Amino acid sequence: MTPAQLSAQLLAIVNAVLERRGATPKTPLTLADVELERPKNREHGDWAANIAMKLAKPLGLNPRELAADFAAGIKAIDGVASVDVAGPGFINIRLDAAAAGALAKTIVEQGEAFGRGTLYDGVTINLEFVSANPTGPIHIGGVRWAAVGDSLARVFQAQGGLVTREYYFNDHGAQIDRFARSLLASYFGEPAPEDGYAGQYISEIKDRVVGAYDGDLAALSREDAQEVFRASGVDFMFGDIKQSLHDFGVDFDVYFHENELHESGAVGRAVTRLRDNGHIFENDGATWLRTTTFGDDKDRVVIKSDGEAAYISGDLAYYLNKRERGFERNIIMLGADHHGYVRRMMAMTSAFGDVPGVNLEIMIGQMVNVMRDGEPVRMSKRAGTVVTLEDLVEAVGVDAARYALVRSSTDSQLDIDLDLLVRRTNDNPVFYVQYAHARTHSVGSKAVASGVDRSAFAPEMLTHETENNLLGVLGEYTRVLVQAAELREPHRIARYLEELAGAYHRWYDSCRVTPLGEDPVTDLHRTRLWLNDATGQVLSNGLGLLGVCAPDRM
RNA sequence: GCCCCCAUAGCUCAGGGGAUAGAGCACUGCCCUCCGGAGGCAGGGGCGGCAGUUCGAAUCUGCCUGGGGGCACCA
Repeated sequence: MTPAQLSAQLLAIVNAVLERRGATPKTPLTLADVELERPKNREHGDWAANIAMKLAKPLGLNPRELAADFAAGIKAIDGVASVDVAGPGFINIRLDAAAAGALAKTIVEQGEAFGRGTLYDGVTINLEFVSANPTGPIHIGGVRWAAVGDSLARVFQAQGGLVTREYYFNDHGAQIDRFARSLLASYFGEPAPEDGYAGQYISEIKDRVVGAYDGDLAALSREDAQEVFRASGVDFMFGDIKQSLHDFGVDFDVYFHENELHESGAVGRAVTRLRDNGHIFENDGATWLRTTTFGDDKDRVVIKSDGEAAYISGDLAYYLNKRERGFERNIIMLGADHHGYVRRMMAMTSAFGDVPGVNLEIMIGQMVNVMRDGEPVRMSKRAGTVVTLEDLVEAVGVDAARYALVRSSTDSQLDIDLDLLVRRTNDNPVFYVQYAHARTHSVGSKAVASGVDRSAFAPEMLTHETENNLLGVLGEYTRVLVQAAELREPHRIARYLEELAGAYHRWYDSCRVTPLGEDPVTDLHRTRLWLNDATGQVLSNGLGLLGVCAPDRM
């Protein structure tokens, strides 16, 4: 029995008891209200319900009495071994081994599909992340969003979401000009411009541009040469970025060019739409969007008094474009240095008549500090001291890098010590989880070689303490995925997998799948093989959502 | 001045109101007669401060302190 099935039955019992008592909650109870939790202290049972305590106060009832009423109903559920009321009104439920163990077979039978849900069934989701300017190699700060964003996309897909991974390619701004001038300066052997970029990569890109140009660069005017460096340099840089992201396991469905918005007249259409909605006004020769109507600190200039489009106009047009492409939910992942955008973007959403937080959602993630021997590494594109995605992957490998970046909340700043990761790879818990998976595979093959197979399944025999615990952890997987999706927090999956790996290792330590010596193969061994394989399946499914390999051997 | 994020073990971080606050790494001591010791067991050590809400607060609210980031007709 899965916790979800138990919850559903609990809900029916609670409703029946309340009706009998003539007590009606203000709003009908849902499955979420009767969600079970796994007690930290396993002596409290397999699952605990706090619904009696939640309901007692608003209904003016005694929590323990209420709990006792619920408990009587729960006792009658098939597969429940015992029910106790404890403390202020906890209902502690213990399943019998057969009901708990049945989960192992469910998991094996569902295989890769186990854990999937329907939270976002058929919902079109546009997930925009990374979107680094092609003025240099992608640095480690952007890599955090690559790892988290890609994982989140997988998590949404596992909930039925129709996800598009999108990269907003800013090829319109002044930064691109600075990039071009930096290349040009390198070509002429001049120092990098004051506001430009330096570093080895500039010289390398310059060489590639020169090599690819089938004409005489030297014969061009400085302006024309700069244009060659701009167009060709951006192409090379962008190609490099795509490649390194691909090598990192992240592939985007759409690379959207900002230029397209300006050249297609999309900006004008967006402004017209907003004007029709009554949110545009003119002042000091500029065109403004009245974002203060929707809670922004100040109104925003959309078209500058010189007639040029302000930066936000691209965002307006881009948002409208996404909506016109049919995306119901648009999520943008940005770094903490962009949090100031959130209010104006939400105001803009409202101005279009959409719902902020639903049609547009902006996730702000905190910065990654790269440390070296305990000291922060100062990164500057200008100085060329950037720690890149390639550097990170080269140092620790894709799996360790992705795992390290995805295992903590994006609300927290993250310190990554490169030397630590290189020196002691065990520092990264990814190996703990991967090792557990490799072990399930090894144990499984060894068992099969010894004549153990899955021809019998006797879950009532899974009575060992560590088996009960392992089954309990396996039972949480589905809910963890829903939480990760709802909260946009894939790190929960990583933490869960670490817990599962621990539960597995402890089980392995005390329960054999393969008979000892000349002992005969029994149904207990066969049943344990199901449990072993179920664990391997969940570890594999979970790692897959993080974009990390689940190796059969290490 | 205003806005966002953070403060939990020696270090890096989990803990979306619940019972005795966890993991990895580091440290100490145990466990190899057979399924992978990249493992298991045991131990030390922690919620920045003050109020409030609640039967119950690491979690919610306010204030304070400390750290990071941001507040353009720049992009």
